[in-house]
Amino acid sequence: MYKSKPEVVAAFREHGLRCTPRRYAVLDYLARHPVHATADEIFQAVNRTDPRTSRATVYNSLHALAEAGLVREVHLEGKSVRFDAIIERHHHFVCEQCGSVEDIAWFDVPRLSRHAQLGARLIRDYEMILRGTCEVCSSKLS
Amino acid sequence: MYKSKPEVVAAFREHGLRCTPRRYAVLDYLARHPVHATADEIFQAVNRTDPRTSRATVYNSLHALAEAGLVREVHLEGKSVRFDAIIERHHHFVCEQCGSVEDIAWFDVPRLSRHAQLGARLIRDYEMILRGTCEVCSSKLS
DNA sequence: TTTTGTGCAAAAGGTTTGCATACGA
DNA sequence: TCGTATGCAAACCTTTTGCACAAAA
Repeated sequence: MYKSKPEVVAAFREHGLRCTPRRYAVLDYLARHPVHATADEIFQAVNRTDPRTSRATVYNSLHALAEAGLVREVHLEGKSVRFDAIIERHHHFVCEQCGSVEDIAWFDVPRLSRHAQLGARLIRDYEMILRGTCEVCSSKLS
Repeated sequence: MYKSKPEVVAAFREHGLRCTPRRYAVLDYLARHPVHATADEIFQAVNRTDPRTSRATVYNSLHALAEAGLVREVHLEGKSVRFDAIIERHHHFVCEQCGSVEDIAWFDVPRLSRHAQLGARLIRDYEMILRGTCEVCSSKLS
């Protein structure tokens, strides 16, 4: 969810991260555009606002944010990694028509739970990937 | 599951694909090594057997096989796409220690089904990604 | 014979790295 | 001030492409 600037600064601190303008811009963009942007989309947006911003810094910021747990990497079809500022547990939906990715509110899979075992494996977490046709695309089809 | 050569040839035919030695080698490698190899790992293996094999052909073969539905792309953490010769529905488990990927036998998520609706979205299919510690790594930890 | 697959090498696209400089705490 | 973030450019790695040649149907 979207956090106020002081909250974000506090979150940075908590994770031993300096709150720099670029990092803030990256996180802010992600929080305000929950569409699972790629690094390049984030770079384009942040660079538009502050043209001095470089690609490398966007990548650095994303890694720092990810390591601090303020942002999540999302690996799905397509060549580039996507990023998500929503770090609470949730599932993902991928539209096979337009490629958009949406968050799906969390629901438990009864058979599983965190810290469950599956065979000799230890489950730390799980998520679902749903694929199909998004609202916009299904309205276009009809 | 592993198919005999005539079965594979038939499967190729069915999808309008010529059965060439490279394609066969790629599919055969994947079927015999169900560890979700990357294109490069497949290239290394196939090239070891037949040193004339090029990277480009491995990529071409993988795309042809994927398009024909004989192979699946698996997108997970890491820079490269992984491939899976098991095309039946199943889930995936990723070991956060060693990065290995294992198939998990299919089970339904009661709340969902193919062709279900979730909001205004049409679900065509779904899968689970489980993350944790694999058998080998958890035995090393204890 | 005709169509399509293959190898090679070069290019592309996304991401990482090295280094000098600028900036936050 | 000190340590680290930043910009730039070059490097890297995976994947794609163009083209001449070879092989499958």
